[in-house]
Amino acid sequence: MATPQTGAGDPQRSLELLWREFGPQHSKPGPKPKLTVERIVEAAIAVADREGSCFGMRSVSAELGVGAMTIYRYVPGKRELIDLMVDRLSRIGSGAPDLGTLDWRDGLELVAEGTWEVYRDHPWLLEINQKRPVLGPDSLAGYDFVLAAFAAHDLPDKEINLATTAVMNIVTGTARQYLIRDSAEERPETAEEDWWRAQAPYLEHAVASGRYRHLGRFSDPEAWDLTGHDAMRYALDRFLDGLAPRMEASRRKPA
Amino acid sequence: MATPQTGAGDPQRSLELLWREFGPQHSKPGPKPKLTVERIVEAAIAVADREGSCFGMRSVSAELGVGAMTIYRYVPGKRELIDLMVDRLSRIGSGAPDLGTLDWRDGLELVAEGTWEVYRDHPWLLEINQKRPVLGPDSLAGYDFVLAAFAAHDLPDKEINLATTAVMNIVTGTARQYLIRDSAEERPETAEEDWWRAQAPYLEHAVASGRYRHLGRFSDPEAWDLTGHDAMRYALDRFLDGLAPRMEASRRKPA
DNA sequence: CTATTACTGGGTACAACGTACCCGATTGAA
DNA sequence: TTCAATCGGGTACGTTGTACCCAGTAATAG
Repeated sequence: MATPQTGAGDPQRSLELLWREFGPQHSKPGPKPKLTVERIVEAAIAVADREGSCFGMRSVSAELGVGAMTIYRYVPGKRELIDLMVDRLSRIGSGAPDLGTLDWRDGLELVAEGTWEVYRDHPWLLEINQKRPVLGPDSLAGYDFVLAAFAAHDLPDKEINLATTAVMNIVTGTARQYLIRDSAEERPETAEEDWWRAQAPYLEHAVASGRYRHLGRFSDPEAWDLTGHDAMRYALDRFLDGLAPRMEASRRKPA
Repeated sequence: MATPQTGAGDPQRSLELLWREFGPQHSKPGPKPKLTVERIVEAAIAVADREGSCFGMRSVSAELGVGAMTIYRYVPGKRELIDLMVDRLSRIGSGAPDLGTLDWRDGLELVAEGTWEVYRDHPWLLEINQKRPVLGPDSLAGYDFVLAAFAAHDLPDKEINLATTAVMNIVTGTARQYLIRDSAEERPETAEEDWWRAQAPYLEHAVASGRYRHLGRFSDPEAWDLTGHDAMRYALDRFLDGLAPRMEASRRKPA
């Protein structure tokens, strides 16, 4: 029943942890730490993949085989841990080619598909309510990666920002509608059937009442038979169609 | 810390409540109910507007001036209550003109703007994790309302579905990025400043390191100065630009 | 070497949450 | 009038995040 909010707690603490490898590392008294922040983040992602976004801190502790409160020695709280998990999964495009070598459209499609795959593999990401995005090394690298798609053009900075934001929000918005429902569910296919079976009588009654005129004209039963990926691609493709003239007009001339 | 999930609990119960006015109403023994489902949903929305999506059932009870458990006589649980709240706020376009009298593009823009306003007034809606949408009378009416925009065209049913889904997801995706952060916050403007002040040194250090080549070229400081509404309109406008040729090609000829 | 001191992991405990359950009061139907 | 179903309210339980305390450990100062 619990899904967390993040980015609101203490951004300062999250930031210190996100950029921790850039800080000083002097030796200190006391026992050697048994864990590392990396291991905790990795374990938490594994638990969230299994249990969904409502994973508990006690599950993370159990996954690591330590006491319930031990991980609090490394991470100030759950919100900050989620900030770390989100940044960790923003490592898209690390294996992909440099977008500078691709056409702008192929590049943006690659970014969208890559992001879609991250959401498909970790649907609980879509249930995280980020108040403000906490920018870590990996999310910053991801953003830098996208910007390469615009390198050969002279689009104004503001419009570059608008366009990349749009692509990300199209992917995220569609993913939220289609991918959340499969997260942490025992039998997704039967759940889908049950759901339709429950709705059907009410829908038929409603349409038969004549109060919904346009819905009744929706005859093709295959109209509803579309995947989340189809929906994402349609929105993305039309958006890129609309962006194309502006990109072509701003193509940088070779000097 | 708690944001609920919905659509997963018992859809059957939610549906019975959503379509309750269409069911039989026979008199039964026992005292007259003090409350109605409508009043509870209305009160819950008021509480959520004030406290955010992490509102508690006890707050709803207090808002109505009844005992903590009383509302459970009317609503089986929190998840089902949220289903009712979501459907209640799907009453868009009730005061708007019939989309059949408008151009398709004006119609879709109207729907997008109306949805945006609902999210602006009730940002907690964006934090609700709907597993599957539970279709009630109001959300069905909203969908029927959108379909009117395609009445004068011969677009295939499947593509109508794809296009409307795309518009809704563009609005929802952008709203989620920009509107959640202001939900249930004491001082949104100072929070924004604090957040940037916390990030700035890390960002500067990162950019100065040269690891993020394209980010460094982002010179115009105004590039980041955009509102959520700007971002939504840009994504929507480019999408509609891309949809336009297909809509024009499918315009129904007068017989 | 010893004493100091910071830091470790583990355990207990608390407040807030959703809600199962029980109870006395109330009211329509037989 | 009697019966039974339903009402509002109160108590209590399990689960959550996490504040706090404690005993053990290891680097450093003398």
